Amino acid sequence: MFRETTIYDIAEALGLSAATVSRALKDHPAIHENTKRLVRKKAEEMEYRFNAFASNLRRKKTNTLGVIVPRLNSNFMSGVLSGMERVANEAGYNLLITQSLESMQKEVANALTMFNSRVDGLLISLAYDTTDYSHFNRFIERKIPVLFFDRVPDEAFGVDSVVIDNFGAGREATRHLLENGCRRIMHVTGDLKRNVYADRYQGYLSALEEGGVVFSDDLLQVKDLSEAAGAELASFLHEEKNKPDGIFIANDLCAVSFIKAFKELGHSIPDDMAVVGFNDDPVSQFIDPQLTTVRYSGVLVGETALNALIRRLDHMPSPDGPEKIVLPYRLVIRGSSVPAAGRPGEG
Amino acid sequence: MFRETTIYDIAEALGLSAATVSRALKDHPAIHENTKRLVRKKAEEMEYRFNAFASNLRRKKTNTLGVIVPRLNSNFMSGVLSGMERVANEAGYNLLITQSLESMQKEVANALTMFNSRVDGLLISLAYDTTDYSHFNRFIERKIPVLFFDRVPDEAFGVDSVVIDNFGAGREATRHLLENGCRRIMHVTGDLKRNVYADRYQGYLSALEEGGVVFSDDLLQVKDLSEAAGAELASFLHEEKNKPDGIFIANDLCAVSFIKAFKELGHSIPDDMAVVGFNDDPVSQFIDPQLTTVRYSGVLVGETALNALIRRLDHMPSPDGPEKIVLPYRLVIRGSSVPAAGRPGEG
DNA sequence: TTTGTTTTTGCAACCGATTGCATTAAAATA
DNA sequence: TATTTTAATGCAATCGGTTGCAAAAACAAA
Repeated sequence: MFRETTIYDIAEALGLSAATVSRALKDHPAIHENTKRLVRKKAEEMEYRFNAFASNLRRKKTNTLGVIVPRLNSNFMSGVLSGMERVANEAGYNLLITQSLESMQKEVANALTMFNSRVDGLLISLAYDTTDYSHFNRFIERKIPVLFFDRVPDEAFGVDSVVIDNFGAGREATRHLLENGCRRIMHVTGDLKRNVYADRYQGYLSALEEGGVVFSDDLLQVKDLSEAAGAELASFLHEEKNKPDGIFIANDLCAVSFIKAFKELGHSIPDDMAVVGFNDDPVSQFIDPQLTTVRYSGVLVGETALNALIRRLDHMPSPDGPEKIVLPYRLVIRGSSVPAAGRPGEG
Repeated sequence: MFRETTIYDIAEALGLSAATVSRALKDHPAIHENTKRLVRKKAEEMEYRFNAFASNLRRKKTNTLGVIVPRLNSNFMSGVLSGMERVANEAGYNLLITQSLESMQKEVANALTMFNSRVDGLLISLAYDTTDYSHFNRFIERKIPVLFFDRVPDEAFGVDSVVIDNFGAGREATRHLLENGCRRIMHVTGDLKRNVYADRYQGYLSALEEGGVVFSDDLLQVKDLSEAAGAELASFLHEEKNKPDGIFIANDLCAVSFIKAFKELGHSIPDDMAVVGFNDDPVSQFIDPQLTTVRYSGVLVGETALNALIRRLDHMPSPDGPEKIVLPYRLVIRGSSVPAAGRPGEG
């Protein structure tokens, strides 16, 4: 029967002890260079394969990081994971990835799995309906670093986080509509319990205020931001007498779906209504007119989050309180908000 | 200092042996029901947490499956992973996910990582330029099940695989163009070394032949199927005298990019040229006209692949040769291939 | 009560790398 | 040459479940 080579086999073959072999393979300073060379050569020769379990068991470290995301299948999230995977791979960490499918219940279960898998650290973007964060307490109690990204808990929860400047982005998107002559600007967004939506909304309000435009409740529409929601919105606004002249939708898919449906109902974009989305999904470039939207890099979010977590692993607990990293965004102006004439070229 | 509860602690607390506790927790039939109940209760009480490493070390199993994909950030692939994750999670497996970034070199490195992580099984979709499969040999030698999905090696390599019926899909797409009056049909595809492209191409040829249309080399365009490639194709065909009247592009992104650019050059779709894509990415519904394309479910591919791998884990080596599972596709007919008048509603 | 069965439980040896401490070998100093 | 210092290596316990086999306990049959 086939048997894997162990450090004992190498030790025996070289007339050394397992301890020396172990140290040699880990480049321990107390081992002579010649010995290291010998050990490495023999290890190769004998097709030695490191046994992570034995090591994990002994060291009580797993070299594995857990990731919980709401869904794997979104453009943004696949970018995030791509970025995380690259950094993790380079740093010698493995990634254990699960999805909560936007359900807090599943998120709790996933957190437990991660806990039992003894991940060295945890990265989370919260599910749509997560209101309580106690399922992360056991990590915090055990001093396992936890970092939230994109969809993060209230500031009060006091954890490390990586987000984009949703407030700034919401404000700039709204300012842009104001600058292009819109006076009655609707905002369509998701559950305001989630920071990403709350912050964009606050940015929107801030821009309205600085533009001297009065906000009224009927300008805020809280939806699920699905494709269907965009279509519904179109028929709703089609019936509406007092239509907005601009609309800021917190998600591209919903925005393009709205544009498509609203056009089909005989309206013109951007002349009848200017539209700004959020995400810069590929689809935003193929709708006609192309969608003005907020671009932010999923890959960058992923890379940044993972790097931040690795730094924290080395400095636990945090010497100076939770770290909050805010990443930049960029408003990409396209035809859905500006008539062809007055539009700058896309950069 | 904090110390985790072990089965020894539970054993001591109950005046039992660790062996009994271990068996009780795993619901071993030789253990009395009452004892099991007691053990479970005490385990809960003492906040016992199973140590997978100790278990893995002893059992030489990891309960982890490796996944290597070309890129994480594509619509199809995120669906695949989503499906895999769900099934794996339910079956008690963890997923170790890496991306080759379309490079064989990285794919080899990833395979080695998986090997050293001692995954119980491996799922791969090949990188664009993988020509040699020897990096999977060490798995096969060690009887670690390997399953390919979507982008698979030549049949000759003799491994389990999960694919969609690319041949059938290519044939049906081409038939559809023929039925709608196209006589000169171009095919734009990727590297023909990859089965997905080779099979679609064969399907295309088969449909041409059965339709009595002669194929000529200039009708085949091998590209990288990027967004840029679509735009280039548009300007190329714009200049071309003897234009095709239909075009079957093996990827949606490239197809919509082509449509957009070709329209901007003053041509009309589908009247001047009918277009069929492949994938049914979200973008295909938002281009105007909407894109006729081949829909196949990434989620289903992922679920099927993972289920097949789990079955193989239980029956290794395969009792009756490699298994090849072919999943269905569906041609979704939209405006890019059929003028509005003669088009059925979308189902 | 004795013997034979069947259930339950325990013993103890794994699995393989790590690491504090002791020891030996080598080099430097007296 | 003897002694101290420094560099290399080894010893042996440890991490925590698992499992073949033996032993004990419980039960049934004679």
